[in-house]
Amino acid sequence: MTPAELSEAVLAAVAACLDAGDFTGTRPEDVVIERPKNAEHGDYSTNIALRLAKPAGKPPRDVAQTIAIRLATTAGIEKVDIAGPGFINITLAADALGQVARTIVRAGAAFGRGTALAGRVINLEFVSANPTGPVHLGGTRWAAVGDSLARVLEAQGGIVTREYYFNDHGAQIDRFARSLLAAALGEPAPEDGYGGDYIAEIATDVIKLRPDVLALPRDEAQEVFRAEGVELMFTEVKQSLHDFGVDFDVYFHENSLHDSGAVDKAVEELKGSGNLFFADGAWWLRSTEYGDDKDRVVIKSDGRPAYIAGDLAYFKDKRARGFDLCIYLLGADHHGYIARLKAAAAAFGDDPATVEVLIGQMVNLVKDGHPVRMSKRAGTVITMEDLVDAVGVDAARYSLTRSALESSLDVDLDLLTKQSNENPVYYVQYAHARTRNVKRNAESYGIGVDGDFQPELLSHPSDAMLLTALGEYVRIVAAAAELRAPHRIAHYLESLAGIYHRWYDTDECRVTPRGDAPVTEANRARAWLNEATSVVLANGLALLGVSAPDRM
RNA sequence: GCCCCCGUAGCUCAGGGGAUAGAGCACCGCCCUCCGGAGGCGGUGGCGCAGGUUCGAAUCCUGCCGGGGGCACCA
Repeated sequence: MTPAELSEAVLAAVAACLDAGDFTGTRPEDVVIERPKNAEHGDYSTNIALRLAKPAGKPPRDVAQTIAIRLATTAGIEKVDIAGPGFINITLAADALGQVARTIVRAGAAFGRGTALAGRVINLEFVSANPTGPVHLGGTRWAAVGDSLARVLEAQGGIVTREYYFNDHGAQIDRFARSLLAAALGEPAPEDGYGGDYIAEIATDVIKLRPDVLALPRDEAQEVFRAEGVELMFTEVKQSLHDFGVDFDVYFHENSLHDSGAVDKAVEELKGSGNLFFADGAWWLRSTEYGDDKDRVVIKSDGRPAYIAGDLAYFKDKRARGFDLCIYLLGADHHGYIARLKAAAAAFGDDPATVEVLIGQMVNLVKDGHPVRMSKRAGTVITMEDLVDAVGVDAARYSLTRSALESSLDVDLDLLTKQSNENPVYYVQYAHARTRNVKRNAESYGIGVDGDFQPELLSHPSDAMLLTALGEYVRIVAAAAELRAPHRIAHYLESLAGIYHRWYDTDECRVTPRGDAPVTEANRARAWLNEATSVVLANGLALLGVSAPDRM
């Protein structure tokens, strides 16, 4: 019996109570089934009686009692206890609980998928770093989290487009072009320009592509450096992301919106619909109506579009592509954009709820316990490639995805490198490798998961512990999707890995017999449980974009 | 000044109003007679402060203290 099935059973018991007039109230829409922290509290527990007590006008324990009586008759439920203020603690029969292993093994890679977002067409924009340099630590976090979130949303049936908005228009690109030209001419970097080693490298590469470039007049040369340099930078960024396991479906170029006239068109449309107003020689978007602290200029008084004009055209484009939901994953330094983006949606007649902005807090670089300001000039910028070179993709992605978006993250590269073996990812990966090793050993005894399975033989408390933990996975994935919180997967996996390691060390729960002992049906049943664990660990790691190794 | 996020174990972090607040790492003490010790068992150790809401608060609300990030006719 899975938690979902148990939830149905509890719901049915509650409904029966209400129908019979045991207590009054309305039927709850769902019942939360939890795994108690304390094993003495049964396999699963629910607080439904505590929630129903108030409308029922009865003490929670009395409500729990009436539900428990009906619940106790459900097939597969061995014991129902009332505890504490009114918790209903449920112990399942071993065969009913053991079925979970079969369910998981049969479902395989599909186990944990849900339908909460079935058919929803979602645009998830993340990273979107300026193409004026390599992706640094902050962008790397959004790459890891965003891709994992995309996987989690897909696991709930969402149709997700991973999108990267490429700001290849405007002043920072001018600075980038001037910086490249300066480097090529051996001049110092411009005052407001970029100065890292990568600038010189790209300048050299541009010259390789266009040997004639330095013979051109300065402004023409700068244009060549702009065009070729951006392209080279873009290729490099894409490659880094690919090596990191993150591939975007759409790389959207801001410049294309300006070139195609989409920006002008969007602005005209909004003028026509009265969503822009004219004041002080400029055209403004009334973003204050959506929580902004001031209205925003869309067309400057010199007649040129402000940055937000591109955003408006971009949103219009996304909208035309038919997304039900546009999610933006932005760094904390962009939190002021929320109101603007919502205002953009509203201006085009969309429900602002179709725009969802996730704000992730910053990544701080730390050395010897002290924060180090990342500065391109000081050479203290850590790029995605640096991180991957130092600890590898799995450890990098895991440690960046493991924390909630709302918490800022300290990364001490020395510590991370030195203690890379102590990264929790290895604890989880080792658990998976162990399941595979057990499987290999079992097969040499002729123990597989293709024959009979007798779930009632999974009768040890360690079996129950592992089975209930595995059953919870479905809820964890659903919650991670609903709350846009992929880090929950990581923490669940760490907990599952611990439970598995303990199960493995439980002498009574061996998959292969000790010494010359004969293979028993219990060994075979535990092979199913081992395989189920393997499946869940692999599925969970896949949602994080981390490999599930067969050996380590 | 205004807005957003955070403050939980020595460290990195979890904790969707529920039971005795957890994990990994670090530290101390154990477990190699058999599925890999990258493991297991035991121990040390914690919710910034003050109010409030609630049967019940780490969680929700208010204030304060501390840290981070924003507040352009820049992009």
